[in-house]
Amino acid sequence: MDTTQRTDQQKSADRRRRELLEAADRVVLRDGPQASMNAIAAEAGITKPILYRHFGDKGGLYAALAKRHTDALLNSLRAALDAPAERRERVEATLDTYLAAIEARPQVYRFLMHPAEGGQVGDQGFDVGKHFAPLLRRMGEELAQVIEDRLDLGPGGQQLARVWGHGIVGMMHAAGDWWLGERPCSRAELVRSLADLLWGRLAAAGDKVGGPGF
Amino acid sequence: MDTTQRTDQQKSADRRRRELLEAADRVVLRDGPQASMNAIAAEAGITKPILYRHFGDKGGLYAALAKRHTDALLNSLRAALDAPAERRERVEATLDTYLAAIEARPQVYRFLMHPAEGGQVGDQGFDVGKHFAPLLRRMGEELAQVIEDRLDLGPGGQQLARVWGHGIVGMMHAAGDWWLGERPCSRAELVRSLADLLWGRLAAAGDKVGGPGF
DNA sequence: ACGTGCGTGTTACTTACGGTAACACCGAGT
DNA sequence: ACTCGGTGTTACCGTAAGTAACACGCACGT
Repeated sequence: MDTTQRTDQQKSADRRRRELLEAADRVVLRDGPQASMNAIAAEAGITKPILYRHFGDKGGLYAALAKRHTDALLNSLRAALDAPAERRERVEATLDTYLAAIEARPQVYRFLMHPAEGGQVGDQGFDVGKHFAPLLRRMGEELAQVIEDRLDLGPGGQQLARVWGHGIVGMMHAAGDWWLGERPCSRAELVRSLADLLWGRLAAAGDKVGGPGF
Repeated sequence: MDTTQRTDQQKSADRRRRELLEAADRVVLRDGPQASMNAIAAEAGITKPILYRHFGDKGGLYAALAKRHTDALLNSLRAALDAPAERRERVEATLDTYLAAIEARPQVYRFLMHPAEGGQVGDQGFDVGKHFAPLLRRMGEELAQVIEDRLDLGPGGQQLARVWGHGIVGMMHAAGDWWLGERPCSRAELVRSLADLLWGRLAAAGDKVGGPGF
């Protein structure tokens, strides 16, 4: 019958797709975002056209791959954000979760942050702003939602929450990237410094002697 | 004579180099980071090998090009940061300067943020963290220096300043990128919201009724 | 049993780009 | 007149994305 037939095929295709994604994952884990379609196909034991049949183009494969990791990381972050503890404690736990993730698998992290690389055709048309990694955008939106749901920010709070969501995620991202490259301090210290920043220590700090403050 | 000869040649080469950079600038302004070496050479009225003689490889050209814009933007930011005004006013002026710049020339902005794209060979070796746009790193370092110089942060202040420098720049960057894509509010509102975030409104906000705060 | 689709796989190709080698012109110094 | 260094070219290589065309196998209706 048509329905069962379609279901069987669907299941088979889905399993195949997952296998291909896992192969792609291994290659990306080894080669970073430079992983070529040929290499991924070889790792999966097949050839290029099959990849293209499943994912359309490189962007499609990368999007599917990114979605897996992004979903996983976002789940961890949500858990940290939802834990029963004081606000500052939860903020620190969330920061630490993110930093631990990028520390544990830097190649995956690189891939997630710069998935758009290497495309010489087709990418021409998309407007500014879209070039941002989907991970950052999604994290920003989710955090914005949490902020809006839980904090009383008065009138205009919704918009404020969105700005803050993206801003805080960007802060975390940039600081994490820099930290990962230079390792100037421990993870815990970084978390604490960033939380201090969010907690208004910038505004509260006194001027240094000899000039006007920053 | 040898010296004058060398000087003449040097001047000629420098002028040529500047012409080439201006041509490259026009192409990047039109095509964004996807600008190809062929296109740039054509715009300059010459062919590829000349570009390679002047800049080594694509990375060299992009670095030279990025340096121009980065220097220009950093000068504007320094001016805003050094203006004689209250701390918050200067922070807002700096944020606004940055946002006005990326708003005015989005293609250049895109190019500056993702200069490493398109390289399929050679980029393999560089470690995590290096893939960050030089502009962000330089802004982060400069801001860190300003913070360290002007704010009294007590013991460990130097490290704190560096974390904050990169963190604040990342916040500005991410929020700006998101804002540029969605335009959810005016520039002034965005500036105000970000400054509020830096001024500790996150910590000061009350919980919403019905649940624990964020 | 036999063709007929259809999904799965392949080889071989095109196109585009970064980068380079080899050759051509041209003006200055001996 | 002859070389020499700088400027320019054409023509090529290697690699990677993406595609067209062909080949195998397996369930299906007749």
